[in-house]
Amino acid sequence: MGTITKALSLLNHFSSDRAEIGLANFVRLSGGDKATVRRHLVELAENGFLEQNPETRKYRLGPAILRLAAVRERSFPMRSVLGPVVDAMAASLGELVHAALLQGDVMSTVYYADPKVHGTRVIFDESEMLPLHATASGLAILAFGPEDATDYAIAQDRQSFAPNTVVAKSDLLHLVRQTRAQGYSYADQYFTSEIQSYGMPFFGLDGVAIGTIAVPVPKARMTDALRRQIIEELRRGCAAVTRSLGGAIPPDFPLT
Amino acid sequence: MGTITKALSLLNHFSSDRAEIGLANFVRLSGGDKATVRRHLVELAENGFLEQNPETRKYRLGPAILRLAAVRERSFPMRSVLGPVVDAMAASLGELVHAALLQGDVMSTVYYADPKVHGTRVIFDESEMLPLHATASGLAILAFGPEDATDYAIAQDRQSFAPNTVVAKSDLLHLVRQTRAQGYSYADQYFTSEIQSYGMPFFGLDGVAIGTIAVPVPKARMTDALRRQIIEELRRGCAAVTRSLGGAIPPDFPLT
DNA sequence: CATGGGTGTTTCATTATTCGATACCGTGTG
DNA sequence: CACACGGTATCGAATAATGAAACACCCATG
Repeated sequence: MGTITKALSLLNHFSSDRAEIGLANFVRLSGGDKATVRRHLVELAENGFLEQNPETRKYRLGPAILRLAAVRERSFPMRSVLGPVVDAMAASLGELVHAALLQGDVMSTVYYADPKVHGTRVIFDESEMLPLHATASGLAILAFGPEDATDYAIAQDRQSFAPNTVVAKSDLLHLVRQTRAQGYSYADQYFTSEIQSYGMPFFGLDGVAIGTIAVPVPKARMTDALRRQIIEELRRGCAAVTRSLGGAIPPDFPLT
Repeated sequence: MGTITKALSLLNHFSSDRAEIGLANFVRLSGGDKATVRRHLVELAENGFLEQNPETRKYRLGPAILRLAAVRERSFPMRSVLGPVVDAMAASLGELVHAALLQGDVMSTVYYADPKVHGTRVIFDESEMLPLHATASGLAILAFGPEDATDYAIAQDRQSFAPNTVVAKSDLLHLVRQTRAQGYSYADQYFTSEIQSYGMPFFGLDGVAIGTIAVPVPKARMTDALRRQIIEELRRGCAAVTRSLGGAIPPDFPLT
């Protein structure tokens, strides 16, 4: 693993409930040497990717990230395209809706909306990277995304997260085929107990899926009516996003 | 310069009008070796900080940046605090307003609003890093920000950007003192010809300036009335931002 | 006031990585 | 065809990263 990767990986330890991380904590989380970790932290901070809370001396994500995100968003408006669509879907369904992009061999959440209308809610950590084999989002990408991502996910050893996580290669391939045929993915407690999810991809210029929208719902609340409604919303939402991004829905995609 | 810094510096070559950069271009821009630059690009891409346009094979900023920005914004809402304030100021003034954070020894733009009401407008590149000695934002930070940033900017060799850029140490110190006394900074064609700017800091918990709001105006349009209006808007805006961030206006700050 | 936890800093020799030059392949374009 | 570009591979030399260890500091807590 190169130095750059080691340093950048440190940034991945941040999440919503872990907004500031101290040195000792970083050492624990990353398993690296104290001096080395600190050198990396300092260098990241020098480049504005981290900054130190002057009070506690803990580290938090820095302003450079905001600037870069703004630059990307300007030339490649992704959040601003996904935001309204996801918001509308969440409002209409009354369920949490999230959008993620393929990033290497995991999914990275870009936006989500939680309508907060129910007592029991899906707990969702936007900073968590979603594995391809164990989430509705991931399955949708495996079915319609770039081949190399699929190959990799198939070849790799797969971790089990919840009672029903699919680990066996043959089962996973079956799931992917099924998703390809349906046009949407379904994950029944693959990643989180008591949660069922539906996912659907949206596409880039070349008709390859670049991201997904997914709706996770507590199992107890899932009904046939909701299921139908979710799939319909996903269809509309993903079509809208694909269109806004100038993408192309591939001819073999089963839903309009 | 460490490997991490070299790699991260590559990201700074992106800007609004340079959203995608190919390998050869990167080599030219960074002045590094082709093989090395590519290794860095690949490693950045592996971590989601870059992604490749599948068509042109050029690189663009990747989705990881969006995710990290979202994480930071969630725990540390800066853009969402600055956004409404800056928008309101821009609407009220009819001039471009931008907010920037201190990042090391430069200012990094976080948000800006351009009301687009006039024929002649300030051309503003949000991805550009603003030098401390030659911008209204920078002067405001030098006057009220952390000491080490000031020391560094004073000690360093200063580049000249426009006819009036202040380069001499004594002149700069004088400007800083003046800014400290007034509570706002004024830059008459220090960074860009024909542009005059007013800037004011907002403060963090410890009463040290962490960022600025600034209003650049074409010289031809500047009047006494506008000047007064700008300063008043800055005062209100910066106070609001400081308050929202839980910051403290230091006792020696000359404006309420 | 000693203790322990935390952070931050420095040193140093060893090792592993990175570096950069060069050359080469394939592709698309003028 | 010549040219620019992206991508690859190799290889010795130079550089940078590494990890261990010791120390300073702060602030809680006992």
